[in-house]
Amino acid sequence: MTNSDAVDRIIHSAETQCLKRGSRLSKKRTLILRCLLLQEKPISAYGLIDTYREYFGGDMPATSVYRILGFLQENSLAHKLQLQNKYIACSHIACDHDHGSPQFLICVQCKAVKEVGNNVGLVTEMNKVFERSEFRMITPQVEMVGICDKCQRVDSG
Amino acid sequence: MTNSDAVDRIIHSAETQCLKRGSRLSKKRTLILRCLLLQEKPISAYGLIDTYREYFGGDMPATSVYRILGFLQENSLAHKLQLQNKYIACSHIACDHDHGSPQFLICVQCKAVKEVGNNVGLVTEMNKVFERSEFRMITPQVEMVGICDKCQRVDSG
DNA sequence: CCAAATAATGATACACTGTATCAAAATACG
DNA sequence: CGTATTTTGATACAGTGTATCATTATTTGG
Repeated sequence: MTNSDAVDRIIHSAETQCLKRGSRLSKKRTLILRCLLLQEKPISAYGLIDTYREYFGGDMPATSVYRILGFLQENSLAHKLQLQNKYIACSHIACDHDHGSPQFLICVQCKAVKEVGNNVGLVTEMNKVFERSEFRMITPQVEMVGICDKCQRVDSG
Repeated sequence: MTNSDAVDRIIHSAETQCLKRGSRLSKKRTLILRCLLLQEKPISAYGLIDTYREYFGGDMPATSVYRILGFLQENSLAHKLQLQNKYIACSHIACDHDHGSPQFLICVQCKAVKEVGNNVGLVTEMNKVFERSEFRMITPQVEMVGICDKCQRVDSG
């Protein structure tokens, strides 16, 4: 969840990036991105339809949502979490540095997701595993399941 | 793909393991496991229905397939590849040693999958990533996308 | 500015993945 | 053997995603 001012700033940054890339962040794409940014947790495509209706009124067809999610992913503005079939806004839109391939930690209990930067040590070890198996790594993108700080406390308390 | 004799041996080993665990590898469960073992690549649940019909004749309902897949996973005889919604037989059924959590390499092109053992260095680095983010690792199970040896050659040649 | 071309969105239909529920059959067990 | 438990089947349905074609916006060249 990002507060409204911050969302505006991120949207603006996203527009700039799209301009630079020669792609267009249309009105509808902006609204879906806004829906994503306002979530605390990953959300499904159909969840986005509901959220869109709540925030902005009107129905967005599923096909449009999927297309827009595709666009956002191509432009590194959103990611799909394959382990959950859900989507989140990229947490680095407003960062000016290039942040490489996304790596995610997923809480098995509350489903919270944390996008972490490229961890050099991890990437190195992933590379080794690939090489030992005669595979070649093409992206260090990875999703790892664990349990978050908050849920750990609740469980043990 | 495993040849028929080897499959028989693996099935026997699976029966032994189930016995040890107090679970039952019923006839139908055996047949689905056999279908999995005869595949070269991961297969979808509905793909298994077709395969089952080809090999053994008769229709197995989807509900049964999913239930049996659940059983096989609980008993570490099969794994679900979350990135593809497909299933494979565990490649270590006939090994007597405990092989820990599965780690998979997936070829982005031909979709071949290699199950690799627990790589100590990788697990260590995963642990570090979790700790830095105040998550706790609960399983080093992970799926990593790359490109296999064969597809590399084809691409470059 | 207008018209044609391009891009984006909508509508409809459908395929694939998976689950819930209850009924029937098979197996275990006293 | 008969009852209890486990396993499987049948039916219905929810969730995820794509294909196709129509419609609406937007850009671009004259």
